[in-house]
Amino acid sequence: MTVEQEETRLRADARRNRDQILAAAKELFADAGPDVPMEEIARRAGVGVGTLYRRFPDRTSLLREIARDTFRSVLLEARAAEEEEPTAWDALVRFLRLTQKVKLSVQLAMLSPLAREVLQEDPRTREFRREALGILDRIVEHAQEEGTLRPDVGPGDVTIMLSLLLRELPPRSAAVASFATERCIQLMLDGLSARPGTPLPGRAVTSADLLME
Amino acid sequence: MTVEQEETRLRADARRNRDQILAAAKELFADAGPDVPMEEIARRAGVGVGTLYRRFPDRTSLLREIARDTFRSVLLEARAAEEEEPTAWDALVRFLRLTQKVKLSVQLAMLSPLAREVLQEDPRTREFRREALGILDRIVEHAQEEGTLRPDVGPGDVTIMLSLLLRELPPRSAAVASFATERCIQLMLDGLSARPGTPLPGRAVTSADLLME
Amino acid sequence: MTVEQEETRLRADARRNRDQILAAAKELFADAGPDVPMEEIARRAGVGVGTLYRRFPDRTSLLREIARDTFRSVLLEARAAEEEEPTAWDALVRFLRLTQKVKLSVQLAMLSPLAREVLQEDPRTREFRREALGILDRIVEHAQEEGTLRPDVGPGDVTIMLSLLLRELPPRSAAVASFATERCIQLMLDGLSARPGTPLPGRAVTSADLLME
Amino acid sequence: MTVEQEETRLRADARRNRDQILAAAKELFADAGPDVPMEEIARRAGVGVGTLYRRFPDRTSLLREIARDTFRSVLLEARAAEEEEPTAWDALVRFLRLTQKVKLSVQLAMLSPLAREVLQEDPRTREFRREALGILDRIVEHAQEEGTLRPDVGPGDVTIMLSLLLRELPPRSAAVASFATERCIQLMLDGLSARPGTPLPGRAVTSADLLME
DNA sequence: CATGAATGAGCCTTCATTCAT
DNA sequence: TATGAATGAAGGCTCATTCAT
Repeated sequence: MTVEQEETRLRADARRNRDQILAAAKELFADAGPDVPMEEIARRAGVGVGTLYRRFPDRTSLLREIARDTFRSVLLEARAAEEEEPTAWDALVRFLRLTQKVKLSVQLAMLSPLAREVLQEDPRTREFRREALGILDRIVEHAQEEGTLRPDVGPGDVTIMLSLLLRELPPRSAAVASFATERCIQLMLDGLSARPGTPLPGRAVTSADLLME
Repeated sequence: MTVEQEETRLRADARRNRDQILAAAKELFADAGPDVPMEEIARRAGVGVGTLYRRFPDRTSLLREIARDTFRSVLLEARAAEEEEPTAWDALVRFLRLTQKVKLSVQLAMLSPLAREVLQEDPRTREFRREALGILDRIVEHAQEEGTLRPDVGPGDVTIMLSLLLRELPPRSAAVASFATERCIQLMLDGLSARPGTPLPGRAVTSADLLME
Repeated sequence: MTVEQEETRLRADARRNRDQILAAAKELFADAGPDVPMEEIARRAGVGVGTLYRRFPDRTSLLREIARDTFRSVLLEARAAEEEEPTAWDALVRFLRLTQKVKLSVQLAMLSPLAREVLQEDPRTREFRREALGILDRIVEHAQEEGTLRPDVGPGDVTIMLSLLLRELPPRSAAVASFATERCIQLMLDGLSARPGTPLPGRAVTSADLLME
Repeated sequence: MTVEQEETRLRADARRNRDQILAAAKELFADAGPDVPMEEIARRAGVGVGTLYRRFPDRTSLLREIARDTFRSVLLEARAAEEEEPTAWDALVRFLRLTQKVKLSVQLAMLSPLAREVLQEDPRTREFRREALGILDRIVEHAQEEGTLRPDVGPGDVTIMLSLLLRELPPRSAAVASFATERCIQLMLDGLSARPGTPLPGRAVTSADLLME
């Protein structure tokens, strides 16, 4: 089963309910934290609690599915970035920008100890992340060959900066937030670009460093 | 009452209880999230729940006190950075590095919606933050006058990068963590430094943009 | 409609469903108590819950049908015992032994308050029981005329001992169980037999004493 | 710690609550089965659910404690019977009568699969039962030496009859129940007494046969 | 008709908070 | 004043029953 074709067989209405539940959960987890009453999620999804529990036997499995969704879409985008962008640097830029799309659900994922555990334990999520890191490895290598990415960083360094962008930024006003994030990304890219800069301490962080977890 | 001399008058043993409770709460909030049972906090602190409640009438007041502690120390450090560092750039670097000291408790503070609200509502916390932002304003201005900080960023931009550093980085081995953060900070500083870089979109983010909240 | 010809008209497959459901319910009630989820019963019977509910509108009607089944077969056996056995004592012995055949389903019947109520309320079950008691009345009377049953017991006394045998004996190895029950029955029969024994307190218990309920 | 002095240290009011809860649970388990809502038990005991749960962390522990209570009192009575009665036969009679005192709570114990499991698993309950069986072993041996108990029964046979008496008898009317049980016991005793009787099938059931479980 | 999805009432359990000791 | 027992509201979860497919 490939990434693209999961969870296909469900009666049409059941499928719809499932999607509504996931959407509701994402919103509410983001708004109200990982402890939102299941009942509230159900209500927002327009279904009864029973239905929610039929589809997701407990809070954990809901978190897990959201994590999968998120990492799945990251992976898909990563693949696209690698294939479609003309230069490795462009792919890297797209990779960093991608964070804004998935910000919401990953933010949640880091929140509660429960969620963190789910993230660590779920094999499919690990697999998605592993593959995405593999793609990043190649992009970083190519960008350094191109001479666009500073040679003293590793894919792990990039991933860390990227993961910082996954969190919600402080500015509350929507007007500010809209360009502040973009500026922040640009500042990071300037820091990463191959220009005379301050030498970095330690050694390049690799993907393996992050997977050791 | 100045920042330095709060909470002074308490009988010695009461004072000790209070400190133990705060320490226990910080640890547990960090380990187990902001929902740890009050009873567990009391147990870790070696007191009965009753005592805990005598000192902190509810969970909110516990969170509030931790938030104050955190921001108070940020402010103290910020003052020191401004006064002690030879250049504004050095002060800025110190400011960014400072994040690592307070990471833990601020991380908590962002976690739960309850905590977030406390952070917004508590006047003293707001005051600490406001004053710290004032200091940052001056540092940024001076660093730009020095020609060390790129001229197209504002204090808000710096604060945003700084706040990103406050979050926990993705979990990894302690060995890697020890230098990865430092590299990350350095990359950000390189992005912020006055060198030919990519023009930033939008306009400089100000302190006011962040205080609007 | 006589005892023998109930529930005859049903399409063959419907009939089969019905029987499978009853069989599944008996097994599960015995294994897991009277609270087994209806869904589990349906699963064991190999049908959907919907089908189960079509046949038995609620849990009560399922219990009721099992109770009827049980008492119907008790009654049939009682008639056979009275007709076929050469002496009233033999009929009595057979009556007592009969308990082992119906033990399982009656045990269930005594278990839950709900089941107990069903047992009391269902007119057909009551009718079966009443008729069985009538037969026992005659057997007891004849056995006393024969001089084989001690004269100071009544049909109610016999029924009580009989009903004790309906319960599951304390759990033990199958090997022991196989003869222990038989020994127990024999000891009871020796207690009931017309031999010099200890006078019994009170008065003989009648069938009417038991039907008062 | 001996049987007599368990569970002594509790604040006076806590102790009272505990006892009330146990009493309420016994009544309700008997009246309404082993599934009575915990809340109802709490209400009957005159405490809040929270208190109930503080004392008995789950339904299982409540069942367990009742089982212990029951078997503890059986053991105490068994000891007394052995010591105080002039003949072994008298001790045996007292043993059988004893069942009526503990009927209620043991009846419950056999009811639900959950309760049955508790009964099997709890080491203290097993210990009480084991010791009681040891006493019965001696009583049976002595009664056979006296020539009062028929020689072909074993302690296991006696235990089985005894355990039958632990269940609720069918007669609903209190008036009948009051002497019916006594008659039933007497009939059993007559079956057990050393008089010419029918030979029993199989072999004598021992205590070991029952403990094998 | 059979199926199994949806519903929601109800019970279990936890924990913030209060209060007697 | 410190303690920890008691309370009860609130959320998790299950399952009987209904109903759309």
